Amino acid sequence: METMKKKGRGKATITSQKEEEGTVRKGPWTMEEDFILFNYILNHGEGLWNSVAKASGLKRTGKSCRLRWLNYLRPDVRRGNITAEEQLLIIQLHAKLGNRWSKIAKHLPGRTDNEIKNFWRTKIQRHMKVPPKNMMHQHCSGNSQSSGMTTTDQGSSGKAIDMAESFSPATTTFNVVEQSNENYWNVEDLWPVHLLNGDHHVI
DNA sequence: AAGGGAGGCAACCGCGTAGTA
DNA sequence: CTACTACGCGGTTGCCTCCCT
Repeated sequence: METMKKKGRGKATITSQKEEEGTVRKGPWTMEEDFILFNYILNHGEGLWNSVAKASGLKRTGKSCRLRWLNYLRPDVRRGNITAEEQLLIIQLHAKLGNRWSKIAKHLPGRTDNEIKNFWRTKIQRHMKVPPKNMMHQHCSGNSQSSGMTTTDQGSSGKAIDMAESFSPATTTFNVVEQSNENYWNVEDLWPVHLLNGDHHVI
């Protein structure tokens, strides 16, 4: 079956032959797999992802199932069309929380950490990487306390911090990105409406 | 019209943490 | 207390699409 695709895909390390032998399947999810996972969770609920993976018959890891559900299949996931308000909120929260994407996501109902993370990297970080020249000067001249922004934890486990974080949203000339939602689809487009509205409650 | 590069995004990987035996 | 398991999170990768030349 064709892979559901709208835009890019993950690592395509599909093992077309080995998956027959019960090995773990990787790479993009197919509609069939989505359907199986979706129905399984409708009937059994979230959680116990390893069990989900096994019991549903999917040759996926529990991790993979969880990720797919959270980022894609969940009925309340909103995709695309990040509003100006949301963008502002993301910037403010990022200034406060740093790269705590899941925490930021909690303030944005329907948004996933993955989506916010991608949004930050692709839209916002890019703007920050090309700061105005005078800003660049400011930045390079050692402004460790740059405008009081704390980026609190600096990446929990000492992982690399993007230079972008040193730029204060307040001073960065950041253009709010306008996005059209025309090119996005919701899970409702994929699944029959009656499935979503039918004999289950929103999970 | 074709080719190449950049952008966008789904999905994997590795690590940290919480829960349980 | 220790070991093990499952889950959650952040970083990274790689494919597809779009856009520019």
